[in-house]
Amino acid sequence: MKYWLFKSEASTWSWEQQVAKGDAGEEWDGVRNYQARNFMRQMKLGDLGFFYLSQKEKAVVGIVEVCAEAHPDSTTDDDRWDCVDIKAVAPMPTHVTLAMCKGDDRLAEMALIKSARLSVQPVTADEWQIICDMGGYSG
DNA sequence: GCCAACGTTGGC
DNA sequence: GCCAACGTTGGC
Repeated sequence: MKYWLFKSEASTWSWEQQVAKGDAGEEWDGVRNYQARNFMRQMKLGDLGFFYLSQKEKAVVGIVEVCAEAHPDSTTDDDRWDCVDIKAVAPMPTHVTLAMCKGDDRLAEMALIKSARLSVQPVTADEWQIICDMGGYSG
């Protein structure tokens, strides 16, 4: 099982909208970046991810799970672009902000910090645990 | 609102 | 295949 981070802007796709989709989940569509797409192609059913909001919140606000593996992005006819479906699992009890991550030396190598613009990122098991601890999420 | 970082495009 | 120009993202 692997861990990931999905980045969104609240004005485009909020955590509330994600939760409203329930267990059926929703396509993580609109990604037009090869690196991000390649990560989505590696995802397996049951993989977990952080739901991160850029811009205003700049924080991990929830936990999501991959509920459909990579398939064509329905928002384009361009067959280069695939996406997965994700569903909300639980809110992060305490939002883990970017500042909190930057303040922890153990997270210095995180893609979130080193590759700020990448919209879908891998998260190591160690990073996952550290952030869950900071957010008060125990699975 | 600014600007640095970075991915993409297009001319050669 | 290189690289300059350009557009977009996202933190501040």
